[in-house]
This record gives sequence, structure tokens and C-alpha cells, in this order.
Amino acid sequence: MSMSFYTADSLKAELHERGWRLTPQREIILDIFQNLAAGKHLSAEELCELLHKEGHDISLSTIYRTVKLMARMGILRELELAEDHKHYEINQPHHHHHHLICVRCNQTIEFKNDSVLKIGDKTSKKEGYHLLDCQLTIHAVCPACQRSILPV
Amino acid sequence: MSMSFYTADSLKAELHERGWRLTPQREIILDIFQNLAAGKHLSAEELCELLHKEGHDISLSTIYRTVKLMARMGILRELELAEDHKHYEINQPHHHHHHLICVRCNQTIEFKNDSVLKIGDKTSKKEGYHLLDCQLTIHAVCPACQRSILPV
DNA sequence: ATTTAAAAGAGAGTTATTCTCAATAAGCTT
DNA sequence: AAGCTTATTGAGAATAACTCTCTTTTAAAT
Ligand SMILES: [Zn+2]
Ligand SMILES: [Zn+2]
Ligand SMILES: [Zn+2]
Ligand SMILES: [Zn+2]
Repeated sequence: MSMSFYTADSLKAELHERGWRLTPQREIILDIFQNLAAGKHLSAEELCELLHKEGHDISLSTIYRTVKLMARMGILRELELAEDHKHYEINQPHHHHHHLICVRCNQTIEFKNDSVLKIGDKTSKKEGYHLLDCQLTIHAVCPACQRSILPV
Repeated sequence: MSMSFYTADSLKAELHERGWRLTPQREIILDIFQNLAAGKHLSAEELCELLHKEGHDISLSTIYRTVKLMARMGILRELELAEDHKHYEINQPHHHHHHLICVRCNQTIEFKNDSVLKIGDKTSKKEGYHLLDCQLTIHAVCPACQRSILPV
């Protein structure tokens, strides 16, 4: 499992292995995710705003391309939460957690569970796959929504 | 956990509890999913084609509305596989499985693991949530893609 | 049979994401 | 240090999954 700490240098090395390049944009985006509070995830749009606020004008195209690239490298986790767009967060053991989502109000609780990663490790090894990330997603109805009579 | 076997009658009863109705369309769509081979999932478009082939002209609007409704009732599982659209499958204990996805070629392997459901049960109970479904999704690189030099 | 509101159908509308292509620049070569 | 090759960026158009709107139909209660 990757899930190691990436520096600009290790990112550069891994990119160069495949004939790719380290650009200032990629370095800045990695930096953003590494300094994000634990349990915080960003959509592409949110990342764009945050970058803008910090004085970095990176185009949306590049942002979409970069988070996809980093997810496929195992540097970021691509999360399908309740909303209609993806979220990204850094993929590191001490951040590793899972999501309990209310299907009615979309409230999301994060939780940790060590055996999930073990199952992911075992399963991918058994099939000869190289593990990048594993996520347990629980769909449920939260206490408040159970009490409400509102539709669905 | 719901995950029980639904008949037209039990679906009707559960819909009526909330002031909703059992329509022929809903009955037919439930039937399709219950007779699908184990481990088979359908996108909205695929479901539409299949219905058409069997002589049922149900509109895409209704299909989208129905699968969403049934997922929120816990009858169907909503899966985020590798492609850019959702898949649905029946939510029943003897079908319950998880997905190992190659992020490069999108090949997907299904696997069973009993402890995942236990973790989902325990976690949702602890938070007072009513469990509908839990899915372990593993992102990884398959053996063939590990060997290939192709990009990403 | 009548009534009421939920649901279906048709098609327009929305929006997250990808694609295209010209311009730029990373990093290798000399 | 300058030049070269080609990966990458930026801007905006294109795509497509999904939702919304509104009229018509119909489930099911009375
Ligand atoms: Zn999270
Ligand atoms: Zn809720
Ligand atoms: Zn499946
Ligand atoms: Zn593969």
C-alpha cells in the first residue's frame, strides 16, 4: 500500500519514473491537501476557491486533471459522498477513515476501523492487485430523519 | 438491517405506510432486479434497454426516480463503480458483496466478506443510524495494468 | 362511481466533468 | 546556457448523467 508521506521530491521522483513532470501547479495542490485538517475533504470547485484565496490561479481544467492523476497514483482518495460531485482528501494511514452517510439529509459521520484496511490488504493481495485505497461506505438513516415524517 | 426479500405485496405495504403507491412500473422494476443473476448490476440506461427488450416501455424519468427511491428504501444498493454513472443491484444478504476496482482499466472483481457487514451494523447502531447498506470499495491496480507501461 | 393527490411521461434544463487545441514550460541534450 | 522535445496548462466548448417542470394519467381511499 502506498499511503506514505509525499514530499515535492518524492512526487517528482514518482512522476519522472513514468516520464511525467513536476509542475508548480501539482506541487501547490499536493501542499494544499497535506496541510488540510484531518477529516476535511475538498471538491474540485472548493479546491479552486481555496487556491484562489491563497493567491494561486490554477485553472479548473488543471485541477480536475491533477486530482484524478493523484487519485490514480494513490496520493489522494476519491470519495463519493452524498452530494453530486466527488471529494478528495490525502491518502495517509493516520488520516484513514470511513463514512456513514444519511441517505435522506446527507449528514456524514467519519469513523475509523482498523480491520477495514486489513481486509482491503488481504483481498487485493489475494487477487494480485496493488492496493491504492479502500473505503467502507455505510448508507443509513440518521436518528433525526428516522423521527421525521418527511418524504423518502 | 432491511435486506429482506421483497414481494409486490411487501413493497406495496411499505409504500402505503408512507402514503405512496404501488404502480405497475415499480412492480416491474423490482421484478427485474430480483431476477437478475447474482453479481449483475444495471445502470439506469441498461435497465431502460432491458425493460424495452421485455416489452415494458417505462420512461427514463420514471426509471431514475424509481431506482433512487428504492435505494433510499434499502431495496436496492447504489454502486459507484469505475464508470461515470451509477449502478444498481438488489440488496439482499445472499447477494451481499463488495468491489475491487482497477483504477486504470476499470476491471472489477466482486468478493464476499462477512465481517464488513458486521462492522457496518456495529457502527450504525452505535450512532443510532438505521442501516440500509454498506459497501467496501477497494481501488487498486490489477496485475495486467501493473505490467503495462501505458500512462496513468 | 367520485375524488384526490401521487406518479408517469416528455422534454427542457442543469451541472459536474471531459475534451480540444493553441500556447507554455519542464527538464533532457548538447 | 541555449535549444529542443513533448508533457502540461488554460480557456472554453462539448458531453452526458441526472434532475426539474408541467401536463396527463391513475392508484386507491371514500
Ligand atoms: Zn472523510
Ligand atoms: Zn438524516
Ligand atoms: Zn456488484
Ligand atoms: Zn487494470
